[in-house]
Amino acid sequence: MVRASALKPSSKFFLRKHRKWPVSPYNTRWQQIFNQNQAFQSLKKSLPPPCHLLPTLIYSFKTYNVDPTPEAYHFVLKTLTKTSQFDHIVPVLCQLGKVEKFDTPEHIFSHLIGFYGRWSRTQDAIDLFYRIPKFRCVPSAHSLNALLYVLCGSCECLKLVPEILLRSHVMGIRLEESSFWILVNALCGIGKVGYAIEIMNCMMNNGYGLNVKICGLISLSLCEQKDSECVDVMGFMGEMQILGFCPGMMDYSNVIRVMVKQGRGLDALNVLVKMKEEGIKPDIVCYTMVLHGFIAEGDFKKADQVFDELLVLGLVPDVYTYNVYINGLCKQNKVESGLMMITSMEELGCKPNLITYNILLKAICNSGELRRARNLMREMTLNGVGVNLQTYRIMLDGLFGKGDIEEACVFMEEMFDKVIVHFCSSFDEVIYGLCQRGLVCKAMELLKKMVAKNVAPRSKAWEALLLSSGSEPSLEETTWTEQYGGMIKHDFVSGELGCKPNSFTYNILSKRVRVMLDGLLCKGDVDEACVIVEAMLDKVLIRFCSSFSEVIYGLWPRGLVCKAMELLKKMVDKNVAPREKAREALLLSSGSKPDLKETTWTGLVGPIIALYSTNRGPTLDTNKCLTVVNCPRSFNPSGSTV
DNA sequence: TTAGGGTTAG
Repeated sequence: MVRASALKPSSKFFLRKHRKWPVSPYNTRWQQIFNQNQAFQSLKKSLPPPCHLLPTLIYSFKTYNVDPTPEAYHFVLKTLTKTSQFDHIVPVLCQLGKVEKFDTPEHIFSHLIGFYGRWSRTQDAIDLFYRIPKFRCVPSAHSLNALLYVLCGSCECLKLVPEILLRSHVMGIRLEESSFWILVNALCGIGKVGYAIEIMNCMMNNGYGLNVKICGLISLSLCEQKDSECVDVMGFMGEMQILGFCPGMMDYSNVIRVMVKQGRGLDALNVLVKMKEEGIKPDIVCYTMVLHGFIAEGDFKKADQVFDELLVLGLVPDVYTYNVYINGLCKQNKVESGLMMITSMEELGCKPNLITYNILLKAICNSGELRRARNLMREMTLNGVGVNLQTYRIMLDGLFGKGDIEEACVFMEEMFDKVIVHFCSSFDEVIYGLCQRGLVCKAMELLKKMVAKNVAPRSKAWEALLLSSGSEPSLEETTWTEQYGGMIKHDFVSGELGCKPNSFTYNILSKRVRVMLDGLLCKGDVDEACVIVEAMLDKVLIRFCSSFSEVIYGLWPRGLVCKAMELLKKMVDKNVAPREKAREALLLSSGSKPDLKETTWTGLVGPIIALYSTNRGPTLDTNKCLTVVNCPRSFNPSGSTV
């Protein structure tokens, strides 16, 4: 927009009067900037689809009679990257490189390189980096860093880094500290600490001073390396110290943590010594870690020394320290001393926490003093320390361990009400224990409560129930079918509880069914066997069950072809897939039955194959079936299947 | 983000 007053003759006269050379108001710098802003605003407002972004950019600026700005190009490219329009980026870059005259700001390329990296278009990122000078831009460490970030994202791309570094040197790019940081970080991340050290040396050879952050990272990575010896880390730190590195509290505590984790308590203790030599007073965290290390190793004498030392140094133990120490006492069966520590802690103003109580509860349970454990649990609640699943688990394991299964059941029910738990191995132990004692009904009752509370029993509980059900004389076969059918449907198949049946469970199930059905078949009670299979088909939502195939397999030799066919059809109706054994038995034995006429045979086999082809296509071994169909006379009843 | 880093057990 141009104001009307600017066009008035009087203005021209004013300019003519006061300036040596008249300047058109349209050609002033501010006017140009103003117009460019207007054009940019118009581009932003128009919000064209991605394919029209570039034409709109050109049109908007042409309308205002100005050249497009780098910002406008950046806006277009950002819009395209936000919507991942790879194809439309190319013409924009082409226009930017070949038509425009301005020096393109480097950040546009850094942004694009990062974008390509996020979409795993590494080659595009590299190509763009090399093409930067063509856009009248002098690349620096900024765009190089963007590319390095992309390449350091994967081990595969990391291999390309040396070449990129060489070429960027030719391009006149000087590596900055930030570039070295990216490289060291990536190398440490993949455990190539040796290379990271080389990079750091290279950095210093390039005239950069020692970087404290990089030193800290390398020492931490050295600690985390597998099979790393303490001398490596401490040796590295020593060398770096000569070069001016002053390891801080965090550097040392990282070293201590890793050493403790690796079971190197004495080495960790030596780090404390070194810290003190260097005038750094290790804090309570460092001491707690070392204390923990010795206790975990069972070196209680050293642990006591460490505890005394920290007190002498004037450090104040906190709840972490006390917990570690109390755990040490409990490991030495000094439960009384542990309990006394709780009183001492309170006197010293350090409140015991959930972990303190859990440690002591476990020790008390292990010593079989369940009543005392109950009292302590009550006490912790009174002291405002809430219990957690672990607390209950300790108690439950304690009760179970003591053989007090009745009490364990009561406790378990209490758990259902008080803590949110989706599964707990201790529950399975209790159910398993009940089954072992022949208390299958009790186990079932508990299991039903678990399911009602949305707690999923694990396979151990299911297996225990399934296995022991047969030995329970009070449970009739039909009851068994109903109960387990329901259970499996509810839990395993529905997947509501996230618990899926495993092959073992199915095996038990089918074995049970098979035993039951075989018994019935032996007795000649075929009708009853079929009733059970049909009941299973109704109650259990399963995809396949080998025992069904066993029934079909068992029906054929008895000449009960029609019955088998009928059952098979029901299975297919219920979407239960017969296994290969049933299919083969069906096809093969039908041919061998002398009482079956060829016509009957063909009449039966035909529909079977049709049935499977349509319903169970992928599981049907069509070739095998067709061989049988085509060569019924060559079938040898005493031989193996075709 | 004026802490970080450290404690039971599975």
